[in-house]
Amino acid sequence: MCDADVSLPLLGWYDAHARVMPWRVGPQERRAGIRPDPYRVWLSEVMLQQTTVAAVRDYFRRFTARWPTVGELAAAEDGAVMAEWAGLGYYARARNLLKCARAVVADHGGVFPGDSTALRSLPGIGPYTAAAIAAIAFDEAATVVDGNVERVVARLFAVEDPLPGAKSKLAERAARLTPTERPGDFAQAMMDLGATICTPRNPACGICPLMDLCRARAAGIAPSLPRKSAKAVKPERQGIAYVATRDDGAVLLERRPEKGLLGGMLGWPGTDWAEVLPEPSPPVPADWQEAARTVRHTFTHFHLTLTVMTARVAGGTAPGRGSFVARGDFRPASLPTVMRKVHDAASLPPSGD
DNA sequence: TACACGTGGTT
DNA sequence: TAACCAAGTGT
Repeated sequence: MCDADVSLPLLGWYDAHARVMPWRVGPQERRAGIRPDPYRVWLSEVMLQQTTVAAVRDYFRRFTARWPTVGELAAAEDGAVMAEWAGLGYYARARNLLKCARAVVADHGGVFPGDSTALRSLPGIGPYTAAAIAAIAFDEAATVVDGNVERVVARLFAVEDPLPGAKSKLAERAARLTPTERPGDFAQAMMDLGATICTPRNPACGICPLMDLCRARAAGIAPSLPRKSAKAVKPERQGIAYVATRDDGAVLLERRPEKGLLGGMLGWPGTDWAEVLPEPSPPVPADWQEAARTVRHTFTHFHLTLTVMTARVAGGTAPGRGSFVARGDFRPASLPTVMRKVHDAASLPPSGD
């Protein structure tokens, strides 16, 4: 199997079925000479890391409306960017987004570097994102390998070695298929194919443009590929979150440390999250009441149960941790999801007793 | 190499 | 419903 065998039918399919996305220049426009804006390609690709298209759409629109250029994003305040990213997850992406924008302005004259090697050296841009920007925005014949491409290639070549060990083998196979013509459309076509036809479960092999080339389909094993090594069971952790509301409606929040879970995001003061429930440590002396509901949340690598404590505190109270945010300056949507759940649990009427 | 790092939709 | 899954990167 060589590149023309795959790219011709794949690009033909893409010309007819390319998904429409706010950041994408479709195949017709692309033929007419319209070039995608590297800033928008970069922003969308970072947002799409481990994240679905449906989840990204509105975030992309809000970011580009508020910061239309990389220069404007670079000049934004950290807290504004983190608040706008809230709910999208993997918050290191937002921290690196700002670092990258500022590096583009400081080191590259406000213009994204035009090749994958230089892109790769920027914060938050790894092998996938560098190849994607280079191929889509700059027509570089870079090989774009994401989870979709791994799945499509594993099936095309009937690679039965399990992931993640098979990653390098799959990347080599993908490189063989990458054409020098329309590499950006090829990359997007592979990802669209993986998202809509060559899906993880119940792939639609009967309408696949590559059905005649697919060795896994020939062998009847397409749905079982790619194989994956068994994953570890998620441990349980517990903690306490404290929601203090001042008489004037201000709420007590604190900025989390830059590194680690939810780094750089606002959250409610609380205990650590551990397998054994930590000792209470309220951020301010008050008559703390346990909320009627606990909060359940699952992160990538553990399950969490939070006990929510609430209290009213008098004006003028000086907190031991965090700072009060005025009611008018506070939006639950600017919190990471687990913290928004705490807010929702604390806002319920107290348990009847 | 292996693990940390979010979230919401699907099965 | 618990598990799986999504356009990965940094350490």
